[in-house]
Amino acid sequence: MAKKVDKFESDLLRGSLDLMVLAVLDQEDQYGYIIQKKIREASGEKVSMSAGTMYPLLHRLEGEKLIRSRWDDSTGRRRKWYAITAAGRKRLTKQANQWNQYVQCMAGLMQGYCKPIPKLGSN
Amino acid sequence: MAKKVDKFESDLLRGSLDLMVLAVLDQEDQYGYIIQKKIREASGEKVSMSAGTMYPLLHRLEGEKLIRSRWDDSTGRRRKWYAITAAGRKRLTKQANQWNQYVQCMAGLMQGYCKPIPKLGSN
DNA sequence: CGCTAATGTATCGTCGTGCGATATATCGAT
DNA sequence: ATCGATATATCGCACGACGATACATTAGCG
Repeated sequence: MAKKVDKFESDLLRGSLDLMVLAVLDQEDQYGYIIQKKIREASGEKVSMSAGTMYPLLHRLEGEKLIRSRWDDSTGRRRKWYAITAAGRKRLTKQANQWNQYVQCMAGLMQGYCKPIPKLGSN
Repeated sequence: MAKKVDKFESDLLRGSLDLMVLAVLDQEDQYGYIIQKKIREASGEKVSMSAGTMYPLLHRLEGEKLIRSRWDDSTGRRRKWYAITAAGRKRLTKQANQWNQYVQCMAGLMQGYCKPIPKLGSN
């Protein structure tokens, strides 16, 4: 039987899924299905957004002008490519910063329950 | 004019407020108003749960048998003291572990956007 | 050829929870 | 007396993650 990996609780994801998507799109333009896949794989299957999460999220980000889309019908498969905007990059930086602050804040509050975190590449 | 500290977005808090409350109660028994205050102060005013968040949260945790309560009417002020249960400690450990994993996972996904985190006291 | 699985996007209703508003009561300070 | 701090409680709203469902195309397989 295949090893089943526990997913993170959905409440944990709230407020950081946007961040992940923006980060993926900051690297290169992509379409929804691949973004979803990339995040799932990069997280070791622990963050696997359903389509019902992914697409509304993309629509929301587009509504906020943080990303913009373009249909590609040149292949048989209908694909909607997304690209991050200047506003999106700005937001990404801001949110990432906010996230870092929150992590540090939690670490302080949790004292003995937060184990030391391995060093990560700098900004 | 007083320096106004930006609070963390409420979506960021989802899934970790429970954790904070359990951590506070793991240190010593407390009542709601103080728990709220402790978290607010320890976070540098950046996590200030409203009463409308705090009390339902405590009731929920009690419903899950993670904490238990006792009224104290000996003073003029009606106070409901909470204590963490064995199940609560178990949950605390589990959730804290989950949180740490999530932070590391995010760090991996975010690559260049997560700055190195200062070393924290070990478990 | 027919079947199934993977690819690809979309929307709907449900559920949980953080929040502001509101209510109520006591106490100390002015 | 009046006001702010202390102390708990509940209500309705907003918002997003989720499973279910729908639909279309393509590839692989027997």
